[in-house]
Amino acid sequence: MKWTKTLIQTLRENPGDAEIDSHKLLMRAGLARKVAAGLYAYLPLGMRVLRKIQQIVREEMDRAGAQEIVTPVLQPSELWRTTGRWDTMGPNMFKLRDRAEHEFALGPTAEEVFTDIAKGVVSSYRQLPLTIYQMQWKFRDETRPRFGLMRSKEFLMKDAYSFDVDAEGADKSYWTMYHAYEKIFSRCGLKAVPVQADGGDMGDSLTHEFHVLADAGEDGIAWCEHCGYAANLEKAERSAAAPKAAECAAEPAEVATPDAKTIEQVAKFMGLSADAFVKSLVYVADGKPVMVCVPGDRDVNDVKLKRFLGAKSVALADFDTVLAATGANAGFVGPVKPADANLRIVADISLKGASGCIVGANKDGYHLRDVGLTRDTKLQDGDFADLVVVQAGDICPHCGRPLAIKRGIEVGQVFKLGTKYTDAFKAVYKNDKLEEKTMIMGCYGVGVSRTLQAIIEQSHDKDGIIWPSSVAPYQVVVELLDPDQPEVVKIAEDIESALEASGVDVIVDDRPERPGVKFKDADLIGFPVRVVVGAKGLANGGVEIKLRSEDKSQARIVAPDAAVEAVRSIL
RNA sequence: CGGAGCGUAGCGCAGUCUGGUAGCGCGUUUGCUUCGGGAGCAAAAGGUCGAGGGUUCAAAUCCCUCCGCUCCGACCA
Repeated sequence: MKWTKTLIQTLRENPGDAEIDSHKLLMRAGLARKVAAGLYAYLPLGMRVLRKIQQIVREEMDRAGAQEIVTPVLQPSELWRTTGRWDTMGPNMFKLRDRAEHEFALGPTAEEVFTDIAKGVVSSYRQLPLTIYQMQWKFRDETRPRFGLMRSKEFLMKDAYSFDVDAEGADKSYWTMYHAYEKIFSRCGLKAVPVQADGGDMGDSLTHEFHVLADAGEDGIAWCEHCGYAANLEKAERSAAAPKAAECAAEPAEVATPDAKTIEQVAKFMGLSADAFVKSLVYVADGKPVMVCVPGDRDVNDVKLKRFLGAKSVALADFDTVLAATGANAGFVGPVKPADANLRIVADISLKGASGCIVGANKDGYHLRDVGLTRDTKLQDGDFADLVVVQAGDICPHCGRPLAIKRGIEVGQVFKLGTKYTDAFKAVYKNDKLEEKTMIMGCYGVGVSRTLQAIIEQSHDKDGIIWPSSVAPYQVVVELLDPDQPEVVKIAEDIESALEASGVDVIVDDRPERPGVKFKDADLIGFPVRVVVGAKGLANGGVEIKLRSEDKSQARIVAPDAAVEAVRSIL
């Protein structure tokens, strides 16, 4: 392929609205253009990468025994009402009507559609296990799209769904996909790590997310260097340190703390550090207020709280609810004698037996000191649980060493769904005794377009992208430095056709540009291998071969007729 | 959805406070000279200054309304 015949437009400057390196490079290298917030067009170079990633995903899905189908983007509301998700997905789902006023969704995912298909297609245990997948554009009405393809309103996702006769089979399907995902990301040149995640509405279901570790990642991951424990912060657990047992007077005493509402303000006011305080927050769980107490330097983990309370939903209470429950405004509430004597109070496990604490007095402008948490409140042993977000330095629940917190980009997830969807759809099969049994399901997603950008995020330098050969838009760029000299052109074209004949993607930069411009563009776009063909080089012994990932001083000079073999040995 | 900021040529920006009829860099086109790490000179094309309304002799600039975009937060099967 000749550069002058392709649509490649690089930008010398960073686009003003890009924040992270991969987003800037995505635009500068001419891979994609923004159409609107969270909506992108893929230009030829980006399209080539996207197709290569898709191909890898397909090959590994097929190898794992999954079969590709495709289902409509436009999904009828009835399917979503069957599981109740028409309402519970809320505003995240794009909804629309046709001229007959029938309601549809632009598919944000496809559990319902696939379950419905499986129900219609499968009738006997002989047809199971079955794993089917598609590569389809998904739509989510993100409140805040950002970072280019990382979080967009429309994105390409591979979603697979497995159907099994029993838990054992479902388990096997799950791990088959898990291992397929390891291969997919490794073939994409990505270092993606599986981390434990929260099962969300599915209860304690087994699920892993595959993350590319990167500072620009949106998700926090608790990470143990020692034993390999890795968990999404929503899920991450910790071994609680010994409870705080400070000196404590016999009776709690009021302290006036006017205008000091946050822990930081009160701590500063009293000249103490934040961990001397107990932070008390009022939540509403399934409509009822609950007070949650955690150490002053900690944040409540809503997912853990929801699970501990057995609630369907939890959210911070509004100010009126706080006042009614405690008798004070937010900032001065505490677990000692709240206004509502029946208010449920729970506390983080690290506060069990704590004494000498400072808490809000449930009286505006005042805190209480010398509080013994179990002595002075109605907290019982059963009210304590691990309720906080894990921090760096917390104790690993497996090996007892300190945890680190890392950032990750979620590029895939594998999920055991159980029978949530198959129950709703009555998706059953007949076993060998002619009994009707519900299929056990799993779902497995790869964010294909997000993976594209994650690769850039993980593999770039100050000059541009460094594509892994497996997903590069072109594996080789031939820099034709003298396109006006027929004998030089001939050599470049011979190399081009020989490489193409052996199945290598090659582009010849035949633009009448100065060498510096061509080198800068090649580095920016990030072709893995560069072959420089120029009159000066030929006079000095041959063509130059260099890897994008290495310094230019490491370039090799080879005779023109040895170039093809040299390139193939590198790839 | 709360808070902050931005919208001027394909891209990046200045000009707005203090109103006087639009400018710089990159890119693009043409010519000449250059030519192994984003060349130089010369000429040229390209803008209803996000949209609508208002104030004024006069609005990119002041006022109002709307739209779009970005960041922080909330949210994220």
